Amino acid sequence: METYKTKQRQLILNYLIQNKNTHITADDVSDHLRRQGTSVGKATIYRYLDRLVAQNVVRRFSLGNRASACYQYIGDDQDCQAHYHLMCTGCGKLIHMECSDLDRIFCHLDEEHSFKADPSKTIVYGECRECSRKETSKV
Amino acid sequence: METYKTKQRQLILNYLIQNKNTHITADDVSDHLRRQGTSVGKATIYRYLDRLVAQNVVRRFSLGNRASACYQYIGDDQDCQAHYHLMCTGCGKLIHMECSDLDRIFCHLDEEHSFKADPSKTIVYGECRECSRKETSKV
DNA sequence: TTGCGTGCAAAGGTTTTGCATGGCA
DNA sequence: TGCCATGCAAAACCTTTGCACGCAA
Repeated sequence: METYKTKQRQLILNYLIQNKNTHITADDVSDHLRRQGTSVGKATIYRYLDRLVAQNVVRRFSLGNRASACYQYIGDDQDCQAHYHLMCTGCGKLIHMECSDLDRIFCHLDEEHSFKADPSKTIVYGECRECSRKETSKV
Repeated sequence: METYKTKQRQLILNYLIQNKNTHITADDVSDHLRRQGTSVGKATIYRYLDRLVAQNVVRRFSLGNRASACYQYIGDDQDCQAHYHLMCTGCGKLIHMECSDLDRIFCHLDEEHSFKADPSKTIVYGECRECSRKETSKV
């Protein structure tokens, strides 16, 4: 099975790389390309995203809620494996965080509890600063 | 808003309790009840599961893959609020764990990152000892 | 009797698939 | 030229919703 280089794939990959700091959905890609005047069929987007996930170039994850799947470019950069996600149950904001203390905890789980935690699949739920402030003043 | 006790809800809850060691999908519930000759409408199953999740009796989560949402009974067991949950993506086992190091991490998130993490809503995904052993020997 | 719960069918949204056509190598 | 990739539309899925009827309290 070979792989061809096409205009559509270039466009999709570019957008993923531009947004390597966030998650985007298949729809985001579709919308962006349409607005840019370079529409690509949804089926193509899904098919290519699948392929990129299989190649470990892109990460796929579904957030806890009912929304659609998100994708994020990680490239071959192994460091990118190491960031964590906090989701605010108040406002729904997703916070991306790098934190060596969390790194340490995940190692701890492995060493002391024999559990290989996978940060890319884990989301810590809670309340962000703004929401817990609101909450407090309300009560 | 009151809550009625109905035959359907009994059946659903029973099945959840029987399977408290794994996660099951809405479809699993539906299939089981149909095979048992006590079919319950899918809409009812979804509606009741939602309610149980809101009541913190059942936990809902979507695994990284494309499958449908999973549910697992956790009961009114208040202890469950105070400990952490690890879910094995290999075998689906839910591991309940107490760990002061994790306590510390959650405090750290609060103090250093102003994020009030909620252990009762958070599930750490990864691979348990048995599954990662299998994984290693396979490769 | 009151109003919540149920079932059915339809709607909603995301993702996949079949098939003819287009385009890279 | 030989395949792989694309686009469209339809299908497949999972989940939610509207509505009339049933049933617990």
